[in-house]
Amino acid sequence: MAHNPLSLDLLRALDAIDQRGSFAAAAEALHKVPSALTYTVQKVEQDLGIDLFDRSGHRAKMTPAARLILEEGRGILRDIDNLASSAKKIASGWEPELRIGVDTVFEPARLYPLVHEFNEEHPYIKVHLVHGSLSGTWEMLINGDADLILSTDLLDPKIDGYETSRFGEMSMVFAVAKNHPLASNACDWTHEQIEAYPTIVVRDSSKLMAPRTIGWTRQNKLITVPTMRDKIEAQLAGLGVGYLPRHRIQAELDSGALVQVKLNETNPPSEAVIAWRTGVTGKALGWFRERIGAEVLGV
Amino acid sequence: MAHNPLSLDLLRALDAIDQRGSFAAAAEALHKVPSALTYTVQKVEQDLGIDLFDRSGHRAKMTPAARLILEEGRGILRDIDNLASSAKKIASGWEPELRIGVDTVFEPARLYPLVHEFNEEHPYIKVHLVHGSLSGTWEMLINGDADLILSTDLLDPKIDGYETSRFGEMSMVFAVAKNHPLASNACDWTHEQIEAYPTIVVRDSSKLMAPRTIGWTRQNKLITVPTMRDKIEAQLAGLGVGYLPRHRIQAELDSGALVQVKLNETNPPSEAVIAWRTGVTGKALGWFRERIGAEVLGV
DNA sequence: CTCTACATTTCAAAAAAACTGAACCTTTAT
DNA sequence: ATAAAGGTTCAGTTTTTTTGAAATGTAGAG
Repeated sequence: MAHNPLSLDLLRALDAIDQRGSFAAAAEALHKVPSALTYTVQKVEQDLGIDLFDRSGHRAKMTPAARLILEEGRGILRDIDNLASSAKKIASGWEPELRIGVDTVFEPARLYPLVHEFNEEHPYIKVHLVHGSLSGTWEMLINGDADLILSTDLLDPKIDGYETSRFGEMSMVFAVAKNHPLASNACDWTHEQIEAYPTIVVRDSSKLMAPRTIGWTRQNKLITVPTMRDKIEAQLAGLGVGYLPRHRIQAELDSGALVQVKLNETNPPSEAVIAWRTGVTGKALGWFRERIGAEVLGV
Repeated sequence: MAHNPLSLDLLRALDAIDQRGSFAAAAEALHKVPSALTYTVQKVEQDLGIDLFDRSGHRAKMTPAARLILEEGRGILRDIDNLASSAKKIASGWEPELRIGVDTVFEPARLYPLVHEFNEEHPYIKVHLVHGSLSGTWEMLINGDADLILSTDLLDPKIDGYETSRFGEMSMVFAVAKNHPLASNACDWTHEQIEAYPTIVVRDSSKLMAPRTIGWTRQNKLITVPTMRDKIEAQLAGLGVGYLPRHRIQAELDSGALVQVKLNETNPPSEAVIAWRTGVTGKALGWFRERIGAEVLGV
C-alpha cells in the first residue's frame, strides 16, 4: 500500500559513500552536510526495517543488504539517466521508434554496424528492421508500415507523397552455378538456349499494389522464391538461372562458385535508393538518411 | 552536475494517470489531490525542459516523451520494488549469493528446474553452479569455494567442519558399449579378461587433497577424462569400460546402447549426499537443503 | 447557442520533508 | 594523553510537497 521506501536519493547517497569511502567525503561530493546523509540513510533504514550500515565500529560499514542496493541501484540510476536524456531527445524531434524496410536485394547484415552505432547513441529509440521484396518494399512505405525503405529506382511507383535519394549503383549480372551447362562457354548464348533452363525469381511481397517483375520473364520454367538469399542459394545449387545483384555475389564470382554469363541484351544499371514519406522530418530518420551509403552494397 | 529531474514519484504518477485515465482518478488512487499531481508533473516538465502532456485539448494527453518515460519507468519501478524486497530478505538471513558445487556424477540439467524456481522466488540472489569431480568437489566445500555440494558418501573425507544429508541411492553399474566384446556374453568374465580393455576414469579435480579413486583400478590401460559426461561418451564409443552411475545412463541401458556386465565382485550402493559447512545457516542454503531430492537422480 | 459536467490549473496557505550547524560520542593515529 | 576524523543527535531553518478553494477551459447535451 504505502510507498516503496527506496528513493533515488538513497541510491545516490550509497553510491557516493561507497566511492568516497566515508559519510563525510560523500556529503561533500553531494553538496550536503554529513548529518543530511545520516538523515537520508536512517530514514530508509527505519521505513524498510533493516540496517544499511553496521555502526559497531568506528567507521560505518555497509551491510550485505546495503551492498545489494548499492550494486543494483547503480544500474537503476544509469537507467534513469538514460531515460531522462532519451526523453529530451524525443521531445526535441527524435522519434521513439524507426521502422526501416529493407528490400531483399540488400544484404541485411551490411546495415547492422549502422544500426548498432545508432543504438549506442540512442539506447531508447527502437529500430525495427523489416524485410520486403520488389513492390512490397515500397508498399511498406506508402502504407506507413515503414518510415524509411531501401530499394531501387527501378521499382519506384512514382506516385506522390514520398521522396527518394540515391546511395549507390547496383549492377545486375546474369549468373549461373559453376557446374551449370551455361557456364561452360560464357558468352553468346541464344535466347532459346537460355530458355531451356528455369529462371529463379523473387516473389513480390506486395499485398495490394500490382506486382512488378524485374527484367524480362518467360512464362515457362519459373521458380519463385521468397527472398534474394533464397534465389542466390538456388542458383548456386544449379537449380536455375537469373540476374543477381553483383554486390551480393561478389565473393561467389571471385571464388568461381558463380559464373557471369554475358548476354547481348543491355541491362541498364539501376540505382539503390532510400525513400521516405514527404514531410516526415524526424531526426532518427535524418540520421539514417545521412549515413546510409555505398557500404550497404559492400563498398 | 545537478540532479536528474526524473523522480520515482513522477514515474508512479505517470503510471497511475495512464491506468486510471485522468489526473483526477489517478490522484485519488495515489491518495492525493489533483493539484498535487499537476505540481509533480509541472515540476519535472520545468526541470527537464520538455512537455509531458499536451494540454491543448480538454483532457491532458501524454506526449511521446512522456510515453517513453511511462513505459521504461514501469520497468524501473518494478526493479525498485524487487530490490527493496530482496534487501529485506538478505537482511533477514537470505544470502546475497549461493555457490553450489555439483559433482560430475550428477547430471547438471536435473538441477535446473530447482534453480529456476529459486530464481523466480528470489530474483536478486545469485546462484552459482560450479562443477567438480571426486575429492575436488569436497575440496570446494572445505576451501569455502562452495556453500553446498552434491557428492557421494564414498568420497566423504570425514573431517570436522561440515555436515551431510543423504538424498538418494546411487547404484553404479559396470557397463560397456553395445558392440564391445564384453557385451556379447554379459556374465562371468574373469578379471583377466576384463583387464584386457582400457578403463575410463574421471580425473579428480582436487588441487590439494589426496586424489581418491573410486572402486578398484588396475595400473595399466587407464584413460582419464575430465567429467562423467566424457566418461559416458567414451564408453558409449567403445573406447573403454568402467562403472557408471545408473541414473546417468538409464536411457542408454534401455535402448541397448550400453550393456550392463555382471561381475562377481560386489559393489555396495553408495549414497548421494549434500554437504555444507557446520554453522552456516543461510536461508538460501536451507531452501536447497530441503528441496534437493531423488529427482536429481532422475527420480 | 447556451449550459452543464468534467478535467485541469492556479494560488496562497499549511504541512511535511529535508537540510543545517553546533555539540557530542567514539575510534584511530601520533 | 591528545589531536584528528567519522558519525550521530537535536533543535531550528529552509525547501519541497500537499491542500482546498477558486479559476479556467473544453466537450457534449439539450
